[in-house]
Amino acid sequence: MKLLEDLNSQQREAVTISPGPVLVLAGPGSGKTRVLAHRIAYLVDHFGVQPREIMAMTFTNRAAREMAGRVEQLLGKADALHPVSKGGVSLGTFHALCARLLRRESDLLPFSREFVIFNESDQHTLVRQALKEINLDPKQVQPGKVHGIISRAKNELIELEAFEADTYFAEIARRVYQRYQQLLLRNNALDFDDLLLWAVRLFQEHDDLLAKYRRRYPHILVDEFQDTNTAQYVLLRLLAGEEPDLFVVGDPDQSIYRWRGADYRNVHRFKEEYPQVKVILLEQNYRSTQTILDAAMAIIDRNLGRQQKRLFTDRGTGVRITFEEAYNENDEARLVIETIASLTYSGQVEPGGCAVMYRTNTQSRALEEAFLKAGLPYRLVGAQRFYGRREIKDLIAYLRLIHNPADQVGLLRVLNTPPRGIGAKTVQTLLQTASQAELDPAEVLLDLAEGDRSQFADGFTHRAGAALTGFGRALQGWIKVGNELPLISLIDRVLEETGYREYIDDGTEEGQDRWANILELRGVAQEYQEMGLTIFLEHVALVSDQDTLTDSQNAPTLLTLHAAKGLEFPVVFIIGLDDGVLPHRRSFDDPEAMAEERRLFYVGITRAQDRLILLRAFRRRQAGVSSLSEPSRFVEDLPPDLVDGNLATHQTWDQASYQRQTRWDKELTQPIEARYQVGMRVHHPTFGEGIVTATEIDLDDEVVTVAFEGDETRHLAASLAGLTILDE
DNA sequence: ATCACAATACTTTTT
DNA sequence: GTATTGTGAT
Repeated sequence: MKLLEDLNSQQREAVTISPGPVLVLAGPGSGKTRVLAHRIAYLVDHFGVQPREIMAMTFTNRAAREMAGRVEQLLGKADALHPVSKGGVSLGTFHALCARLLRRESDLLPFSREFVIFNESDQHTLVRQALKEINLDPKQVQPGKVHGIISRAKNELIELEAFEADTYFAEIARRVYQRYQQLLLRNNALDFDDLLLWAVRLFQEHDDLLAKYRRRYPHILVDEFQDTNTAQYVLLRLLAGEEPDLFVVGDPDQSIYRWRGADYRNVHRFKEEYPQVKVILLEQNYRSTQTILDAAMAIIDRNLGRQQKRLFTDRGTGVRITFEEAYNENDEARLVIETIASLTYSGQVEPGGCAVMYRTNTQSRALEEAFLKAGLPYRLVGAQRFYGRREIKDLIAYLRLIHNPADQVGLLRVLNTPPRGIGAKTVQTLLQTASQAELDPAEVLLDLAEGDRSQFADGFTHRAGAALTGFGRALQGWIKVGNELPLISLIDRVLEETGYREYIDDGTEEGQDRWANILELRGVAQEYQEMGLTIFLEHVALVSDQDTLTDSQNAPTLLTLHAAKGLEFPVVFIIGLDDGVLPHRRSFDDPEAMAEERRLFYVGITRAQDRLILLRAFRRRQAGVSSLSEPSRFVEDLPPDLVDGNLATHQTWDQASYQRQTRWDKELTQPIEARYQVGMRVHHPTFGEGIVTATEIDLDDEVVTVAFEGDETRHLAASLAGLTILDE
């Protein structure tokens, strides 16, 4: 059968096993995603299962997309992220699937179908508000910490009544928990944990509904099972019932989300609760050289209480791993770029085959700067920072408010953004008026928009009333057209009527960047035209790992070690191998956390197919202060015979191209002459044609600013960018 | 009362 | 590099 070609015997066994509880323990690079996709196809093809009877859960949208693509290829149809429609396979993240479920069944729940999903900063705002309401200073009690405790409780399905407060801080958390949940409901909002929690509750409290879904989805598959938390596990158990076809795939050594409530002991629990489970091991690695696998095993073997695995490959020994120490994080970034350049010039790898991994997001800064300075493109995974930008949050807050006027957090964000004469005092009065009338603040605004007929007009000073009424009218208008107007038109109308561009784009470079971000979000919205506001907002809330934002095709990828799970690259850099960074200092005093840091390093190592380059910096700037650091304690666990202490690639570099292509190793030289002029047409190998809009001599190089076709403006170092002058 | 700017403190990992 | 808070000018 065609489906089974190219599978080894272990993989084939997993794919063809008869339905029932199955646990696939898969090592890194063993083709588990493939096995999952083939299993889905085999269920349909061989066991006669309808695709619509299959539900497959992943942890990231990326994994869902990838699996959808594979299944589609094998089967000709897969309806990713659309759990209950069109007859395809229901495929998506736990959170996305739950969000859809809750919207469908909202009649049974204490919030409406239009609920919004609060992101981290909204959650913090709410905790802050709750703290204030119980007369605690958000400055003395960190909102993030309190929310962490609440979040953990929710992931453990510990509801308020069962929340035990055995310390002072826990008692604070308990009180905040109570207020926080009330506030969420009042905002008609859910946080990430709620999506799972309410789904579990829904099934626990409505047997008929559970029975319906069990009938509807007799076949369930789960990827990255080691990263399920209690809520997810219970949800799976509920859906699966006592004699399920439940096919789970995981690797306890790659469990890296303990801090988020993930519990790899769910693997053991699964075995105990389903004694008839069939366990299949996938041991052969198809990804990495033996050198890389040996290094990975040396690292992970130090963790206690795990089942030892032998990772093997027939890919051969491969080249040695390199480890080098840079002076500081800028020097580290420089080394990354130089190494990528040299490997690329010598034809060993495409730029797009390289990935740079780090422990914390802040480490991407130095890298980005270096890439920008060198005029080289890169792909940054983790749109988090994009969606964290002020202007993006503003626009999303507007849309959320239109979709769900109960969203107070969104309202308070945009009420006076751009400034429209609604200050702190007026906001205060508005909130008071609303709470006295037992209405949402937005309802008061909408009432004010009615003009003379408004019952609230007298409550405000003339000026404040006018400002609020003005905003109320605008909001009223948007809500009215919100469902009819295409998404883009709605966005344009909001931007237009608020004068947002004038507010944000003050002509400075920063202002232009911010406006460009707005346009980028507008571009994302364009893809959601038909699906509408609800789906768009859900996407924005649940998709933070999407990498479509920087679309340079053949460029190195920058990502955290966490984001790297499930990916592979010919060349992998792991930077910041300093004690305190990896392992992170916050994990030092907790052995379980240290074990997880080690697994994180293991995950990073096993992403590499051919070449692994480890870097660290002697001096590192953190939180604004520069301090010295020691090499990571993990480094000494690497077998010395697999590692070159000095980056061996240095010696194979072609000196001529190296010097032409890099500038950092040279001393300051005398100023050079400008070769470019404003107005010139130029061509860039990656960005295409453009016009020079500015040029400046910086040290020994010329920095050219070019506006490329397609509205992209770049600062490029002339000596590196490879620009050709087309005409002057 | 509102707004612009400065000063301040914090920054692990993510759905 | 951001969110919150404080200050003085309007």
